Amino acid sequence: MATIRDVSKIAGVSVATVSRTLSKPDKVSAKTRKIVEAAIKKTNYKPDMLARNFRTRKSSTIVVLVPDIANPFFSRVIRGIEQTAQSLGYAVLLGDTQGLRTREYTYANMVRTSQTDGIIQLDCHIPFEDGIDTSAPLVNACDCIRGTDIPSVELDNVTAAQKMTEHLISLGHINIGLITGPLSSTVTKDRLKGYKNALKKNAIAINDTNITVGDYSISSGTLAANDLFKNKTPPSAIFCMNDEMAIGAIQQAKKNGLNVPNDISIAGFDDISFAEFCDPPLTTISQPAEEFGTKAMSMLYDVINGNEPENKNTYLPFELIIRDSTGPNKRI
Amino acid sequence: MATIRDVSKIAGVSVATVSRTLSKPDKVSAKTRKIVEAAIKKTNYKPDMLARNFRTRKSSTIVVLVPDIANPFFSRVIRGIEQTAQSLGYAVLLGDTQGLRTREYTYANMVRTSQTDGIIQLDCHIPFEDGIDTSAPLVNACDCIRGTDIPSVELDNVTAAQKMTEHLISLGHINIGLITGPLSSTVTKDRLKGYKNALKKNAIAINDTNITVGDYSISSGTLAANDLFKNKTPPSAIFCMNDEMAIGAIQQAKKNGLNVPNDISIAGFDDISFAEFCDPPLTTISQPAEEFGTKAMSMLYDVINGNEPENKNTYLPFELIIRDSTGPNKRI
DNA sequence: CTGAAAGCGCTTACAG
DNA sequence: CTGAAAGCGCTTACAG
Repeated sequence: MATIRDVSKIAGVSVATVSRTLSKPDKVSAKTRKIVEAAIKKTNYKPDMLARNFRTRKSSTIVVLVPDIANPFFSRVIRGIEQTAQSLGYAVLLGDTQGLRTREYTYANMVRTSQTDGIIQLDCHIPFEDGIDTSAPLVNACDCIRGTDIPSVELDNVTAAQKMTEHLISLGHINIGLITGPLSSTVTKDRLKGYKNALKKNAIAINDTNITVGDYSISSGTLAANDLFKNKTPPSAIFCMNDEMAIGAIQQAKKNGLNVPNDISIAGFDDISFAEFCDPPLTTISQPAEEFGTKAMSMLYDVINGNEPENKNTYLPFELIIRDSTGPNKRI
Repeated sequence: MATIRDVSKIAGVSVATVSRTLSKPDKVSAKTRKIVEAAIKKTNYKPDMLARNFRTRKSSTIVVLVPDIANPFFSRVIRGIEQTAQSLGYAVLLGDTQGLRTREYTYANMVRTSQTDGIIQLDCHIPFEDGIDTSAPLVNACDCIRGTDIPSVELDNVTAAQKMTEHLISLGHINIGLITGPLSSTVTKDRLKGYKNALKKNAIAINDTNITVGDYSISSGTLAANDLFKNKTPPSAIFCMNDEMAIGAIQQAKKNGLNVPNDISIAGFDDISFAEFCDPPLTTISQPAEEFGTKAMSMLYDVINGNEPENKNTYLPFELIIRDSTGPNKRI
């Protein structure tokens, strides 16, 4: 591989001039520029990024901390991150943490060894062992840490869950089951709050046996739904905190001989691409997944460059998508 | 951030000794080592990877070229890559190409600027504008380029598709529709060959109107299925080259008032996590998605280190998964 | 086992 | 507008 030295010799100029031709061409005379460009072409010179990055003290790389890359919602978020990163001149390093703190720490530490210029955290933890590190550019997206001033991009999950619960109430449901995610998650907490808000607002008592805990996997949805069906008075509707669990719950309902939505209404959250193709098509909340990524990346870009992001806490819009998995309560 | 210089001053040794303590501790006396380690702890020194990578001329990073990160099969492959990469000391850069050659070139070029040590290509193109580059460590996985000696890890798609077609034939189907992927893909070509092999073997004429082209998306499955249903004698079974298209085809069948599998059998390929939860659950071919990734990464590791991989062309096992979307031909 | 020194390939004040 | 020079933070022969 040709180096800047080779080019400078062939062009008969200094390495500084070659460097300038590449990075600030307007600081080089047209004549010199042409000579240098010809030499670059001739040698097929490509600047060594390892050297450039080392010299400029930045990696032009960011790392994204994601609990599970194979989750269809997160993979869309990452697609958004990648697109914006690319257009801003950043490469994106994949930090699939499997939800493990140690792996989060490993990846987040890369910012301290200059391997990466910033971090996008998609989970609600501070990714450092020793607490928040104000010198590490960090943006939080999707599931966000509360009570810090880390820039974030998220959904108003309280309102969204409330809207969904109200949708069920408007269909005549009073006895509404809930399948949550892990209770440590901010997203789960907020959606739980929204569910309770809706019940309170409609003077419906909160029944703890109606609330079951899942882990956002399909199989946890079937398990939790089965628990719900065993209640003395089983719910006539179930709100699941994501679509995967709703798919699991629908399967369990069918297995128990229940028709969805005639015997039981089931709703999800996320509007993953399969939601529309479930049987019956799933009522859910759609989230602009890619936009979480694009927005988080452009915020991180600001943070890296020492600019305060415009909206430190950005809320993205959601939409209630009513399909066929929810219907009127016919048990009344 | 503390540098190696700071540590060496505090420890009262040369920077070379600090460096050795970190990389070849057995070449340092126990006594010195302890002093140095104390100084490292005291200063909270972490080696600057940008400097180390520059100096050692390797980035300890690989890039994965993927047509679409949001595809559930690819995202599992990437999970496998990431796991093995991590354990081998490599970081993985995400090259979401959207199937665009220019983006492939951009990412693959990173190996020429030392930004990356190797490439895993999940699509069947040579990722360089100017043809194959023997100096660039490259491994091909999933959809592989033919007629080169690029190390590859793939499925025997011919046999797998043949098995699936034979399964349909064994159920009494003669008039079997096919929904393919883009014809430029090696995977598509191989599965098409397997389909034809099975028909020939059973002395069933190949009917070109039974073969429709999709693009591996759900919506292309609905479209292609609809075309098939318009045939003079519509097929009694449809083999779709992936699960997404099968899901689309099932939806279209239902829309047309057909019962799956009583009126029409529909089969997919991949066994994505939703296949089992379709209505009816999908008959499909399961592939060890993560293993494509782990295997490809360990092969790339060999290539990077100048070792010939053990099996230059690795074939992974598949399994025919019979669920409820395929059944006996009742039109006979 | 340890240190002094060279050097990886760039960029960027600085001087002219 | 251009060049000489310093230096980014490491690693690694080389010599002792």
